[in-house]
Amino acid sequence: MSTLHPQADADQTVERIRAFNRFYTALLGVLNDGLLESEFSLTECRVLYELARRDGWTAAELAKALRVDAAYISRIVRTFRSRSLVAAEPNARDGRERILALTSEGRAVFAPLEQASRNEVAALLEPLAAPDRSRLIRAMDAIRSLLDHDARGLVEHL
Amino acid sequence: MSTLHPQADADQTVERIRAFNRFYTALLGVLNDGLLESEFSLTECRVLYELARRDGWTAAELAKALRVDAAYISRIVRTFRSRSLVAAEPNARDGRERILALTSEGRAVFAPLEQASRNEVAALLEPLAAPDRSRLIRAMDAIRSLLDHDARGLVEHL
DNA sequence: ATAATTAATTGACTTTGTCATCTAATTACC
DNA sequence: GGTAATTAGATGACAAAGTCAATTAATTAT
Repeated sequence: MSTLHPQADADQTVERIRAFNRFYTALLGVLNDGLLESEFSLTECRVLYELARRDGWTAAELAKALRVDAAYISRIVRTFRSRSLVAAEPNARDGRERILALTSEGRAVFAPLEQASRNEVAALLEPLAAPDRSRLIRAMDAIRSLLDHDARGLVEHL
Repeated sequence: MSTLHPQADADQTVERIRAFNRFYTALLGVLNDGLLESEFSLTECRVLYELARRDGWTAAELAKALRVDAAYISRIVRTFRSRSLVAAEPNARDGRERILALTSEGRAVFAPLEQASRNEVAALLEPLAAPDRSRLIRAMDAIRSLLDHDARGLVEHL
């Protein structure tokens, strides 16, 4: 019977997704709280995180992937370089670009933040038995596969 | 066989959840982009949103529910009041509190933002046929029911 | 009554993010 | 080749967003 009112169905679907988005925004806020107690801002943590995941980023790529202003990325990279957390090598193929990489010092500084982030997620998971954990992962995979057409291009690096 | 290595399983689960969190952070960023082009900041939009959903909020409740500094909420409410978007009535039962409510002008100003937010979600959904939409909603419900024990207290107003 | 707590506000401040502009390098086009 | 447009990155100047400590007034606890 609900298919007799497709527009109403669509509206309900939209509202339920928005409710989930509010829920998940709040959850991400909780999970990020730990990071905010570190010496780095959330955006700085995200930059470190991406650099830890793979080398070879340029500032422009980071700006695009993280949806952060290029000027701001430039400043973040500068402070990281001044602290020797990040190294920047000019790209031989394109002299405008500088290839960024975490130094071993950068990795050392980032490691405990990474561990803290893992621990927060582990705590979230702690009350769930194995079958529920599987259900959770399956649900997340489902959402990702259903939505990543839209998101592709924005998050192709993930 | 994987159960022979429960710790490795748990680590994998944590990493997959973190990957989903990055994915969803990026998606929420895209969805919030429209709002950022409005005359309000994201936090202001969130305040308007909560006030539109129900009357009777106090500033302290908003601060707690949205995890925003009370001083900052106070300033936001002040600017909204100066624009007659929000009314604040002293609570008869507790003279320290002020009960907040959107004015009809506030509702009028907020309505197009709300519509823009709905449209963004609708666009996300657009490529999905009805069965996929159902799958998406079910997956979101699953996540919420699996995780909201942890989140309860933070998002009980949702 | 007095002390402790709580809601809200404000001044002062820091952090975070944005915008316009600049230089240098690259690419596109004739 | 030579010129024009484009792109990466950097920087000054600035605006927006958020934080902290202190204050006032009302309430609750003892």
